[in-house]
Amino acid sequence: MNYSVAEENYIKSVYHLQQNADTVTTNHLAEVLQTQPASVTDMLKKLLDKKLVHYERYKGVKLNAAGKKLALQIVRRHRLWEYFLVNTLHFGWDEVHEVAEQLEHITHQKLIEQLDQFLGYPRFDPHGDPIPDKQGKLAYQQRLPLSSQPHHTWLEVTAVGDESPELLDMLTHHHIHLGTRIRILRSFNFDGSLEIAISDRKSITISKTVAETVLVKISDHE
Amino acid sequence: MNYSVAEENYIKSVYHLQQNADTVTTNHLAEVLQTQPASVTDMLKKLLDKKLVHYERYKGVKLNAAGKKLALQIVRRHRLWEYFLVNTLHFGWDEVHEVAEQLEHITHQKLIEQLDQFLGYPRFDPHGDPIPDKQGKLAYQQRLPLSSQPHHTWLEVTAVGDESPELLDMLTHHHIHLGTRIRILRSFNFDGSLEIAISDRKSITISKTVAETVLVKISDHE
DNA sequence: AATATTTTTTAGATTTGTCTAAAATTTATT
DNA sequence: AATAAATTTTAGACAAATCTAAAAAATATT
Repeated sequence: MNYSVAEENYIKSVYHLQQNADTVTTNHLAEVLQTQPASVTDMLKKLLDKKLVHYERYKGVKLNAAGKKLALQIVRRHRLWEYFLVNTLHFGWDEVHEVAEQLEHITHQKLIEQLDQFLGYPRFDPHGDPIPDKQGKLAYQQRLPLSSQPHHTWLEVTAVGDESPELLDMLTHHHIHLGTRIRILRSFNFDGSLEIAISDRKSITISKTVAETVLVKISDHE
Repeated sequence: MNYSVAEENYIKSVYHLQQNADTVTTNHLAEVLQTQPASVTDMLKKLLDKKLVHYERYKGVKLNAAGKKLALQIVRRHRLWEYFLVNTLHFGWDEVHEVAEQLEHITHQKLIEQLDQFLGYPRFDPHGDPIPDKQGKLAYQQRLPLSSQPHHTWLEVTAVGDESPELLDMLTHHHIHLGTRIRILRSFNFDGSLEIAISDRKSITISKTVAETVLVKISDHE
């Protein structure tokens, strides 16, 4: 049960694409993997041979149980490294993806377990995405677009829907990060902007685009 | 200037073999890299093309300046990760080589620099081998075989010439580790065993083989 | 339903790093 | 110095992962 970097990258991409669509198409995979459709077909045959996917020609792919299990292990490694890079090595969240893409392919049982322990068994990565535990189990928490939440209710930032430096820059400037408590004061019909209050700071206005990218949960305590 | 894992492994092996012999032979490389001599020849041609080595057919290889620089970067990464694994993730020194072999090929400038900083810019790895700094510079310290040191002089363990679990097990049992202060009390001509005193512990006897593997410096203060 | 368009697959080639078997060269031995 | 032995290289092949161009199948359009 040892897979190449290429195989792992395909499995991971199928996993992520599956979140939005039931079955994943050849073209879609080719696009996210930055490769040619013909190459995707070749690899899908290989993954079928290795019994990681359901695949019939012209009918798209889907992970089977083994594929899902593998995908969760890869995602686990990726997100643990992201957490490490941000919290231990003080990277910005926008700098970690590329490195984590490399680190995630190092398959050494003890390395990942010790890393997990060292980090204190974190359940969410720096973008608010859940880190699968050793068994592949994902912690759940609400991740609702701030843009469509009720007004005057206390909300808490749980995740971001984008990992770009530009978003990080903007949110940092507004003192918004994971865990920040927010209340919507009013919205503007003109462009969908929101006026919001952040904990004990003075209120600010954010664009509709930002509000759609910031994901929140209904805050427990008032 | 981006090299494959295979290329890096060859460069690293040439570097290590160069320490003992001036030029490195095809067969010797094949042996340490667990591959066929013919494969080595193929790769040496490639490394020559990439201007990392001096190589003439039938005459052995040698790193040139660029090759040495690259080798030191790889060794730096390897030893920093070993330090991390032992000191941060609490691996035994005998468990780290294999993992570090994988981690060393992740080439991300900032990752290595931040890791170095996080670790406190260590100058020696868990086996006492020097960690090249960012410029590739190696710290020097004596590493003399305990077996051939003067008696009654205070010595300090600086390195080990072997990374096996068996040696680690033995040294741990005797409370010998990097930094341990030792004085030779007497030697036995029968088999070259040594009676030694370790700091304030009661004296013990170690075999000639162990004494040859433990490397020391003359201790500064009495 | 027939045709056009898009998507996907097949066929055949390429690159990297490896292999085996045979040939070339160097080194050691008589 | 000639021959034997060891080392190293060349020639040709192979597996993994990719590519391009053409063919096949599915989907959309008239």
